[in-house]
Amino acid sequence: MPELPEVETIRATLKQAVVGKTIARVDVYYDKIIHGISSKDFQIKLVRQTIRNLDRYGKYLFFILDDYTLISHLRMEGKFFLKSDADPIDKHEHIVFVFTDHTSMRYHDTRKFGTMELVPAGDERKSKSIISLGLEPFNDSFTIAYLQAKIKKSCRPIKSVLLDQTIVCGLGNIYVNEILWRCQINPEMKAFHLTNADWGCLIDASRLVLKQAIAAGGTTVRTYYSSLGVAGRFQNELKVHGKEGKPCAVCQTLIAKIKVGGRGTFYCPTCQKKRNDE
DNA sequence: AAGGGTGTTGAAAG
DNA sequence: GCTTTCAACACCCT
Repeated sequence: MPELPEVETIRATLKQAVVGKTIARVDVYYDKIIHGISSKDFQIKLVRQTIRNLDRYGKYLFFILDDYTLISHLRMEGKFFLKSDADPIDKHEHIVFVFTDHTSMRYHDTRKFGTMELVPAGDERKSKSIISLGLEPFNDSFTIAYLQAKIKKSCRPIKSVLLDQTIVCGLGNIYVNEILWRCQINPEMKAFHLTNADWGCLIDASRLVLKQAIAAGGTTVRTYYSSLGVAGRFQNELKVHGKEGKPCAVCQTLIAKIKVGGRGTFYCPTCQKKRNDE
């Protein structure tokens, strides 16, 4: 489900609710979520650990514990809910963290794509999944030069490049569709055909769109709700994502939907024309 | 009513 | 290497 703004919203809301709580027990109902160690080790190591903080990098959540960091990725539909430990277990609740105060934090994931891993405290940036990630758009080092060095002469469509987490981390399908529309760049344009002005626009638009989406509590288009069950509001600001057949906000041309790199892609055929004879 | 689609990502294949 | 395709899974829409 979530991209950077949704994960950030979850981080901020969940933090209020769970920091200071101590894990009494972990119940695992579907162990393929847990990567790197056995679910038994996972359960043993987490007992008596207190949640000290919640952090985030890209779309990854970090639960900072006493001796470990729990790295969680929600993939398409992962969610955390807080319930009493006495509440019945939902069909899609796969990992239940029972706290000493008899509340529980439940990892709910309809499609079971999400992942969790446990690393020693302070080692989260050394984890295999984190180490390969590119910069977040907010990083001062996220520049035209950085992007051009990363893509070199790549013929890949710009949309696929922006979705590649090893190049820039945190963007997903919704926000990439929106960012390309704002910069009037066709999603299928080969990355090496982009001008410096294009790259500069993409950097600025990435920062702006993510910032606005965070301020709006994320985007709820299908199933995303923040952990307290609150819907985001950025769906009201979307210009192209999910708008197939609706008029473009700038030129009234009907928004088109195509597939790029296997992902549904929305764009305005007038505002986002191909260039360089593509 | 089967098949295609879904805020993702990595492994495999070419 | 680099790039594309597909699988992991459940559910919702035609």
